[in-house]
Amino acid sequence: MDNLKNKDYTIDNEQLARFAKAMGHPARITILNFLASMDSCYFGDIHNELPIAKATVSQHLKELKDAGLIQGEIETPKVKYCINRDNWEKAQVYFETFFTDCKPKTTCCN
Amino acid sequence: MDNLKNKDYTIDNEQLARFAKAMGHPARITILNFLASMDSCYFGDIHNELPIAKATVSQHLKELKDAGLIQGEIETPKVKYCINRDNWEKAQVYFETFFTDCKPKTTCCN
DNA sequence: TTCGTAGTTCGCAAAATTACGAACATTAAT
DNA sequence: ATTAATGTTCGTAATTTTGCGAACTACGAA
Repeated sequence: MDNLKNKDYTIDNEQLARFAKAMGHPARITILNFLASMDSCYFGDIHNELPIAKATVSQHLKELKDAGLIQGEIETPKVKYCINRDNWEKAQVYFETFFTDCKPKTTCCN
Repeated sequence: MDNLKNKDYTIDNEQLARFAKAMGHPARITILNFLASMDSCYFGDIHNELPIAKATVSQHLKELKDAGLIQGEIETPKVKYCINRDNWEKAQVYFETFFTDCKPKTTCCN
């Protein structure tokens, strides 16, 4: 008696939304830009680029890590952060596919 | 005596984050996918694709509209929604540029 | 005029996000 | 054993997001 229409979101849409959400804050975009442009990417360097408290920076880094876009490793006494290449490319493909496949039809409003 | 370091985010980073944030929910990704694939795109059709109440759908549509990714026009008694082509392409370029320019260096951790 | 259709807006609640300072953990140097 | 340096975690507060049902608006048809 499953009356409910099965209307869950697809895995792909969930994943793309997760990547997008992680990128949905200027501080996190700035972090990603910075990380991608740097060889050494310590917490302190990142903090220095941003107009926010270190606790907040730490939180943003955690979100990017949870989304899989970056990774961190301890390099005592510092913490070195980097882009996670595999997921970075995965994200790139997700966005590319999204924008490529989703060409608005010529018959649509505009 | 402006002691504050000027550490605001760039316009571009703000804009990319705004697009990303708008895409940061599976319902909104689903909506964008659907709109891009359809010729006719009425509110009711969109609502039908989603597992959420119409009030919530309306809210998501408003957010996409505020971000500039879609537009709506009244076609009494319905409302026809569409991708906003100009901003759609703009968003595409933003994401492309982001992922292209931000290639992680080979000297980085992974 | 009354009714039905199609959406939006309102009011509310629950949860998540953003932000901060203070406290804490870890390790190295004195 | 202290102290300093580097980040993380905790506790808290303010705001935003997500979601719903109910009420509302606008319009056309009966």
